Amino acid sequence: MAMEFPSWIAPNPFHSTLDLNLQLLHLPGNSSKAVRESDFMGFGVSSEALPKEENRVAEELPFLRESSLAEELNRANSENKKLNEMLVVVCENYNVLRSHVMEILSRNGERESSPSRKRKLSWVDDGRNLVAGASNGSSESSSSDDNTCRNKPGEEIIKGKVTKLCERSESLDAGLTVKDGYQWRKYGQKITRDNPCPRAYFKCSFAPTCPVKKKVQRSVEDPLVLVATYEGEHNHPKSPRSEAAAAAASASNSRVSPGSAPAASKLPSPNSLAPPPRPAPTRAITLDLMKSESASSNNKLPKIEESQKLHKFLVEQMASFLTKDPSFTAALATAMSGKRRQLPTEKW
DNA sequence: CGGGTTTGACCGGCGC
DNA sequence: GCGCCGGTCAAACCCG
Repeated sequence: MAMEFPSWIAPNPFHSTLDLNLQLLHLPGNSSKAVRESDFMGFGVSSEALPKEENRVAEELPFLRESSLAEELNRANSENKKLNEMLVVVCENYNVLRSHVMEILSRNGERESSPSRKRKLSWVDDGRNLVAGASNGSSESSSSDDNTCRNKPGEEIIKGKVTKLCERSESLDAGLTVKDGYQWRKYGQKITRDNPCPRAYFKCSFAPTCPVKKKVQRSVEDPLVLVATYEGEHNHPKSPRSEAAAAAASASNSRVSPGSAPAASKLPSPNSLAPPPRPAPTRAITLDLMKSESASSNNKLPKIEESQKLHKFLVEQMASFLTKDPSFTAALATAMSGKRRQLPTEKW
């Protein structure tokens, strides 16, 4: 059973919980019966389903081991069944939580949408991105682009041929360059009505016939957040040097754990053909797709504090939602106790 | 010298 | 029809 949680919910408590619970299928023989029973509280796992003292003794004696194997197998199957039920519960909780978060986000989006008149509707109509730590603030100045930046940093949603990408720049001096693996030529810059920050217009310069255009503008709410809007599809592979720069920038800045998805994999490229990297260009602007939270911690701007407050609010909502659920708290206790048992130096 | 950037002018869509 | 405004053009400028 494969569970996929959206990566914009961070930190994601379910992954670790489930991983740890699955490790209970291979319970070590030296764990105490009391701990094991408490591990499964709330999920209806009786003490009969858990190894008893005599069984553990039997495991250590070879002539008794064979007779207890079938019993152990049955027990494992029983635990498997319980874990499956637990997964269902967690899935349901996740769905409820997700709908709750979506409701909150949609309410915020409605409140912040620009009342200005509509212009060309052929442009973006529904790019929803979220930047963690700056979740809902980055409305574009153009009313056609006034959808908020609601995905996790670096994640883009393609609808038609229009892609929106939110990135957090290192500083306000970093310019309007978004390293996305392609080579762009700036052909215009304009200060738009609803945003004091100028919007830069780029064309793909790697291939003369490439029709892709890009607009980059800083968010009104969070000036550190760059909102890049891509139009069209590249008809060529990525520029090697730009891609190398993008990879270098994300590698040098990202504080993502090794298990997390690399920032470079969230590039907005419709084409994923990737030539081998070459040295970075001289004017590389370092951007980080994944560390919005850490970046915002260094930011003193009031608007970013608002974003942080919203982010905190969302996290608290999630936390309260989860802590009210006895199934989740029991699962969490299970995970924690299972994790502790894994540590060889600790005595339990 | 070639390629990229800047910036003011121009164009065209849209609302009133 | 007029004015606003986003998008684009292109000449001047900059830089390696």
